[in-house]
Amino acid sequence: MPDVVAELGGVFLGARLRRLAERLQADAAQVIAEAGIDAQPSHMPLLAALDREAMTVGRLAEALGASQPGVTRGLNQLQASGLVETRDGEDARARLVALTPAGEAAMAKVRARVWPPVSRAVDALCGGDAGPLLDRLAALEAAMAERSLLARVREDRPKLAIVEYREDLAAAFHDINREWIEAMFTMEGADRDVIERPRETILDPGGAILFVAAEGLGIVGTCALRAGGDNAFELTKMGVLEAARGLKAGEFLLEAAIARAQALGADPLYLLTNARCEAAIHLYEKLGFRHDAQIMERYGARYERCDVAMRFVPDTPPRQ
Amino acid sequence: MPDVVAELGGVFLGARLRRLAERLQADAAQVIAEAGIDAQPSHMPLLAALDREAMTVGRLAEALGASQPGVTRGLNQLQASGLVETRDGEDARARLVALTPAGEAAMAKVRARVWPPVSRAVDALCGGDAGPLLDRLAALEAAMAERSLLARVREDRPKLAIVEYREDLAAAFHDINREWIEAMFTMEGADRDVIERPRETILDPGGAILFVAAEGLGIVGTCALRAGGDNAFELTKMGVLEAARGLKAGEFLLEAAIARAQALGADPLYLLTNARCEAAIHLYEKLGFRHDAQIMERYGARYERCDVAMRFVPDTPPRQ
DNA sequence: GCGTTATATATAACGTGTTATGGAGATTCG
DNA sequence: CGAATCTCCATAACACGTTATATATAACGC
Repeated sequence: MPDVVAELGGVFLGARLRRLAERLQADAAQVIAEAGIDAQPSHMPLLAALDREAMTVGRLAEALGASQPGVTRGLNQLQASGLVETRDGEDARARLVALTPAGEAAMAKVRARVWPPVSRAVDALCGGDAGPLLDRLAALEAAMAERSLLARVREDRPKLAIVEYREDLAAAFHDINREWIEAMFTMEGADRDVIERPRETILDPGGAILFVAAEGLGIVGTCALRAGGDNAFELTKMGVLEAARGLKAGEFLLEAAIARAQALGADPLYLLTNARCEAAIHLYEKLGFRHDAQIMERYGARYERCDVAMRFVPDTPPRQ
Repeated sequence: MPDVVAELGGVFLGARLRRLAERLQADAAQVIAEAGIDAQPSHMPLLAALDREAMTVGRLAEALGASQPGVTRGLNQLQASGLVETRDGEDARARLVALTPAGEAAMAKVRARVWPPVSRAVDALCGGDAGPLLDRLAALEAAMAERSLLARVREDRPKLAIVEYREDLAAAFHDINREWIEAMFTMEGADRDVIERPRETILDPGGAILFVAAEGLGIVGTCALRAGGDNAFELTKMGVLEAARGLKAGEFLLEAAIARAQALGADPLYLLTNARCEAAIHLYEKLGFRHDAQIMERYGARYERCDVAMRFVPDTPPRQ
């Protein structure tokens, strides 16, 4: 059985580090116990820091890069074991903690009987010298401190690209539209006609079909411009795969579709939809579509589900 | 405030990896939530594995390198969220788990909206490419699988060396002996006389003082050979720092002391001690000392605490 | 000088991993 | 074929980290 966590690489870096840490610390706990020290691996950083100087809880948390409640708990355990003691300081809010003589003796054991062999073993596990690995970890920590993973992900938008209709994308056109139509409504005859025969229903009459592709994901959305007899064009069959929502692919696609419609001399450019499609309507409004009673009157009967009709008004796009 | 965990390097590798993992996964949890997925970061490996094929609990644990109870819990949570379901298999003991349609939809989102940006962010955090770090982690995992940290530490004995008496080691001779004498008994006048004036009491009369040094730790033990008037030599003032017990330094030192005594023509080589020093007496027996009533009779009065007298019998060392 | 705000710590709740152990169904062996 | 054993999973208990929040003391400002 392959190692799924290792296979997926960078995505599971966190899980992998945790797994490794768990294994290392399980062994460390044993080493500590065999050295005759009554403490857990998680206590070692606390003891090591206090071995330098007495500190308050807050300063310990800062020095160890750990949370304050975590430090508090560790110190309580060590106090129960008699390895640390709380001293009175100037500030009655603060708890100044120091090693007891027993704590110092424990640290002497740690320095003599735990750290040297563990350090040698870790070096050996890293192929002779842990330095390079530690350097990489330090660089990773520094990069995270500068800008967190979360911040980087939030600012990361996959690159989007518009793709023209090709015959090999007919299936994508069908599947993407079927997904949203079946999820929100039920397929009408008019729908089936279009998504199964796009060439005959859209392209041959002078319309267009566009796709949006996201980097690494392939085609994630599509929309069609359907020519009327006059210069009227209907924006229709616009959908983005449910899994790819949130990438701004819809906005990118709609902008391209509007530009294409204008290039085709569309007048009016309109669309018919249903009030349940709140997110889509919000997007239409954002890019310049306006609710329009005339459109509803003239074309609204085309779909059973139609209760919203909009017309593109190029002059007043309230782009935020 | 410096980072204590980072400063101590390889010794705290486990703590450091855990800290990093914690930070990474906290961000990952946020990313997952923002993608609209109802799952925890720890669930991702489970979902990813099940996305390949339905599996039993045991096989999942193996594939993920995790414990079986951990997998069971994760699956129960995912089942409660409706992302996985239990199917019936041939073996009624086994629980065959598979993604539900909701689970597959969640995985589609994960593949589209979580993995790509996270992967890019991790690469960026690693300075452009996470590969080298992942390679090092893989090597570390492989080395641990081959021989664990614990096994390496257990087999690792620091190198020991015998050091002859020098005037600058007088303090070490004093401190090491004071530690054990005060810990086990109370200092007698005869003790103080020897440990404070080793040149006059031991060396000038024709005796010897040896030290044992451990790699990286410096002097950790000492012992003296005290010449009588005849060829008799008393092995005395033998001690190893409490913090350095367990390194076999005492055995190493005692072997050297016996060899030195024989080189000096010691006959008899004897020692006086107390039954409370069980560990020491065990060591003396191991290296060839035998309880001896004549020695007790002749020299036993020298120390208040003496109730054990032993004589080295070179022919019958029952070295295990 | 007193009320407000800031700071330091404690507590509670929970996420994620572990080991130890028990119970039910499969398997094996006399 | 039945008893012992093995295998698979569930449960309990605990280690270790977090965030959110409460409480007590300092410090500040009118």
